Amino acid sequence: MKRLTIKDIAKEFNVSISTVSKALNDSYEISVSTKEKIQKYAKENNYKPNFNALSLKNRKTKTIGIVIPNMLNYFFAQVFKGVEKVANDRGYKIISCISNESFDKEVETIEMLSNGSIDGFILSLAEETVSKKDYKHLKDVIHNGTPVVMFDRVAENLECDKVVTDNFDSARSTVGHLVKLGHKNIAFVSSMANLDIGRRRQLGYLKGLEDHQIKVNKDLIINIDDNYKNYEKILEPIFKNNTVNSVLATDESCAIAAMKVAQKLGHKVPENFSVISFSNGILARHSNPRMTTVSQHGEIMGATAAERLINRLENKSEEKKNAETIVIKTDLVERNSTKNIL
Amino acid sequence: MKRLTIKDIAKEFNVSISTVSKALNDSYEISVSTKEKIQKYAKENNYKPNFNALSLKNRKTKTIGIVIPNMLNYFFAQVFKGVEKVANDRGYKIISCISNESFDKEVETIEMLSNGSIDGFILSLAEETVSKKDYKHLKDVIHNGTPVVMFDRVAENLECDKVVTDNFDSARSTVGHLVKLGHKNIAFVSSMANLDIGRRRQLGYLKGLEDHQIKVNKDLIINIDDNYKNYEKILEPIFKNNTVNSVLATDESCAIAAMKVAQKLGHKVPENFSVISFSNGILARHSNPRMTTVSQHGEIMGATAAERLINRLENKSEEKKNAETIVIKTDLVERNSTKNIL
DNA sequence: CTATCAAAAGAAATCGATAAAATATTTATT
DNA sequence: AATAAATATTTTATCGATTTCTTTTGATAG
Repeated sequence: MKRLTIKDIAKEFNVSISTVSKALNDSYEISVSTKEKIQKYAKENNYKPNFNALSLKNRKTKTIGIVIPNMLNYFFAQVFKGVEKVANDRGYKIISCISNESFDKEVETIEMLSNGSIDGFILSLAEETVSKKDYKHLKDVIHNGTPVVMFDRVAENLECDKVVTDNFDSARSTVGHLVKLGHKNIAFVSSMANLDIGRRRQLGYLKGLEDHQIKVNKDLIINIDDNYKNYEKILEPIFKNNTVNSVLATDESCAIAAMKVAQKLGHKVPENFSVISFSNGILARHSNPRMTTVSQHGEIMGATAAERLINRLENKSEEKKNAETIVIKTDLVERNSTKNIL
Repeated sequence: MKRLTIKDIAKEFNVSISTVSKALNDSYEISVSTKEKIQKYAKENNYKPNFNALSLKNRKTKTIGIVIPNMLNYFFAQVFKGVEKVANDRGYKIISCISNESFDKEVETIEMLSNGSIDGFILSLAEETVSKKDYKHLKDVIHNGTPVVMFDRVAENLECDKVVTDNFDSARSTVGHLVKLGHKNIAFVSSMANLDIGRRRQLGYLKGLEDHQIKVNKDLIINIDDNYKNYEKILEPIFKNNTVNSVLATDESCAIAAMKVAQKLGHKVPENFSVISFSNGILARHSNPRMTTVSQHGEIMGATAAERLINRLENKSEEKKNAETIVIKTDLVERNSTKNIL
């Protein structure tokens, strides 16, 4: 019933606990015969060194804390998967928390884990935190010497590693792509106006238009509060009153809403109406028609963040280096919601 | 830089560490004045008792391990959310692992965490584990005295608490619902023939037909291997060669595939073709038309599992009780993929 | 002025491991 | 046989807390 300890083994063979410890760690100080019998016994009885004792002694836990705004979001789930894979491969456990976009929950979580539970953090800011611009909890953690790697929704002024999407360039080149397909009346539909990543995408969109000397139609920049879930109601009148023939959306939900509205208004996707969405999740693969996306490679972002953090923890080369921002390039995944209309 | 310990505080006030410990725990043995100054100092300097030291001493970690087959699956993400919420409310942390439907990964994970890292497990079996029917790793854990709560994909013969969906009854009554809407040619599309939950749903489907004296058409029981991702290719010829006017699907992906195929073959959903899917996730809410579903309440399942586990850990009433199986009832969420055609 | 008792604080054991320092035991060397 | 060197094992301190058992201090009673 009770788990086997080093003490039990010591008693079994009438030796001291340090002999057992050294034997199990294959120390040269212990005779081969002693080592063999102890190791054999340990294996047969499924001995496992106590995690908390080890962590206490070594002052590290081999576990990393990950704080995610929303696990129901496919992109974040992908990131999580990437983190998990790398962490596991390198022998790390993951303690995960969902901030639910709440500042308080984010702070609580970080405080709760700042007691030696974890060796480092991987996190993406809650929406509330972004709008509050209050990063004290993170500053404290970093100042305390706990490595932090932020991803996707990062804070400009924090001194820590970051892994981000090239939001500006992606949006810009995607607009270029739409233009090449023959579109000029490109709407920008965003549910992220309150996030830095959303603003960057919008700037990229504007730059993309500028690249091709397309005049900006302010009515076609549509920022929908994410809390307002029925995007279609908002989009319908706008699409009706403007000549729109393509959409760049910041996420799949509003891309699908845009597509539905366009179809309802009699447009054919992709024959005369194109839609491209950021992220590349499950909705895009199941929509009708299937959606062309700007793939953000969530899994790669997660894996990169985890690599980075663990390298720092194990003080590889990164150890002394200053904080760095790693940009993960996007890819355009062409499916059936876009078409060359020239 | 280094985190404050009880020792540091003791040095600060020239008292012993046990005085500090008692003071922080508000013991009657310590004078009010001493307690006050120590507590004040601890608070100001953000003292937090070391997690590993506490866990070692108390022989419990206040963390639970959750093993999930696939985090990209919306249902599991919902369960996770439910577990996380309850765990957090009750002061527990969560170490999470994705088994990726792999038996080996599941075993490894459980072994890795069976060293005092966690107080108990919440888990849903990997597909591979189900087909192997090899539960030794779980038996060992349970025998070792670590409480386990299984959910959704459970193992019949393991002596532990379980939280499941009423798969049989749900499928049966859903068939009844379709019949009431005027459908007789109901296809059953499953991607879970290899899972117990899938088989139960199929049995429920058959029972539902029997309830209404509908003869079973074996061609309409369509089991698609989950690894085969292009469901549409399989469904199209079957739908073409049979008179089908409704579908009960075991998950959203194949429900959407069925809907697309039906639409392609000229049926109108829901005017003359209805589709109902198990689970109630993001795909159902974004399909066109939006899908009627048998909602499984993933979050509630997760919350229930967590409550159960924590109650056992803290030996509330459940402590001595034998293992129990809790059934979470489903609800029919009517959207726009079903219609009364009578 | 000492005996008794309560209050306050400290010493030491413990949780389960590691590791440095200290012994004990063999083996080799002259 | 004496001594040095190599090998094997034990003792003890440590990680950071809690807790039981002691000790110290001071007050009050006799």
